[in-house]
Amino acid sequence: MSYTYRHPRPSITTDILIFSIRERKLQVLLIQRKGEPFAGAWAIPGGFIRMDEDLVDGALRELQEEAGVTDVPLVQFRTYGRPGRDPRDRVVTVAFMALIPSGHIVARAASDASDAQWFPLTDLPALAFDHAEILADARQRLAEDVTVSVQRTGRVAFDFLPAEFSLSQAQSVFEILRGEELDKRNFRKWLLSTWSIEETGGQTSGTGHRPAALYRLTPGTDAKDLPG
Amino acid sequence: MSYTYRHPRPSITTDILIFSIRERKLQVLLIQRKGEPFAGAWAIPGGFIRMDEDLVDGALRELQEEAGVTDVPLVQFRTYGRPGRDPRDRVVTVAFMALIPSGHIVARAASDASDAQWFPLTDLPALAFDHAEILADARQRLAEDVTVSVQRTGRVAFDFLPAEFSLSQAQSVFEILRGEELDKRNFRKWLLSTWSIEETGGQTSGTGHRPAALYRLTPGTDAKDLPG
DNA sequence: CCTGATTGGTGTTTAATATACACCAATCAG
DNA sequence: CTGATTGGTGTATATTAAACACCAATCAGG
Repeated sequence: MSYTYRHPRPSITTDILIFSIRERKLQVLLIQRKGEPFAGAWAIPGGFIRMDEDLVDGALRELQEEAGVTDVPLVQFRTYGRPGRDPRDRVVTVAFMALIPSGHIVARAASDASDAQWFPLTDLPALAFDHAEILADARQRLAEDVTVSVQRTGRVAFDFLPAEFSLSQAQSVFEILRGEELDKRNFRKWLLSTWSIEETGGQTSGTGHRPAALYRLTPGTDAKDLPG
Repeated sequence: MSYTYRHPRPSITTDILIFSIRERKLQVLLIQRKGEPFAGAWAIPGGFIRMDEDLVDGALRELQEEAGVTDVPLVQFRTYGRPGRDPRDRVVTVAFMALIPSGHIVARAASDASDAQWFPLTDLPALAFDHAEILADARQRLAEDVTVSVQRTGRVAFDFLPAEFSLSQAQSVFEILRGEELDKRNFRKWLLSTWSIEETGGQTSGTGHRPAALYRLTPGTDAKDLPG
């Protein structure tokens, strides 16, 4: 019984989709590739996994190496392994995504990429490999999580907000994700009654107008269980 | 610039979680392993991917080889790649799941497994590898899809029903997935108004009591879009 | 063929949740 | 001091969900 396998193996990479809301638009972080194939093309940041690291750790490492980004909570999203998706060789890629508050990330081109930049989903460049497909899938998954999950808007919306946020900030994020304007009073009533949110005591300042009270999401707002 | 990579590569497998409702319980299909490691232990069906097949095709092939199961709609679920999860070697596995109507599958132990059997989720055997973790994750995902998705019960419930079903059958499935009894009249009202369901004209027969009208889900009942 | 057992099928009333809608308050810039 | 800008609040109406009971159709068995 052979314990060491000699069968051919695909390579494994990770790809990481970082979404954020900037300038009131949903945007994604892309890098410009340095090496072949697709040198010079825009792509989702990512790269080969090492033998001794878990998938998510490889993704975090690549994110650091290519975009100078650290400290983002990654959620695994989907794995792509169609033969031919990489022109060099059989490559299976595990895609992760992260939803982050705006301003929390300063993306700079790091060693493995020649540039790193935010793109609104409405205005994307051509992408390397099957990255356009991956991005489209991620966008749809996000839409499902956001719009379908809790009848109106799911808790993923909070991932786009900083830990402490004003109700107006929250409303803005929910509006962008849902693509429609919401009534201020109804939104506040709904947010406070649905999501167990507490006032922090802090206020916004230096805004040029009346300051807003700050709130935070009390931890522990998750899915229910299935019997059996 | 090297186009052929000599770096070490993990092996890639697929694992397939087949859920069905049998005897009014949510059950999962497991196989008993023939080979090492974990020979004789129960496990989620699955196996190594080939170089020329897509991930889902490899999963379908393994399902056929190990459990004699064909023709199930697989949905990719999650990928597991923690170093050490397979005692032999670095193995990354892509997990799929399928939700199928009861009676639609006759599982028989096929060539690569010594047995294939349904287990209620309440009464699972010890599992090989990290399969208990994978199964727990799948169960939770299913719970989220079912319970959270549409405020009460999502369209995945229909995956457990045959193409034509009576309203009582539907109610039974929804009750099992939600773990609570539902009011017959309210359920029917809700089902018919929410899901665009049409009468087929057919009836159940040979049930020993009044026959029930048959319905089907009109195709096209999906998620909304995200702007931008 | 008559009876009982079993599941199929149907509306209305009440409670809960969601929606529509307008004004005063606090800060900052000039 | 004034105007511009965003923060903050309540009520009335419409929609959606929940509770609740009886007759109908088939089949099995006497």
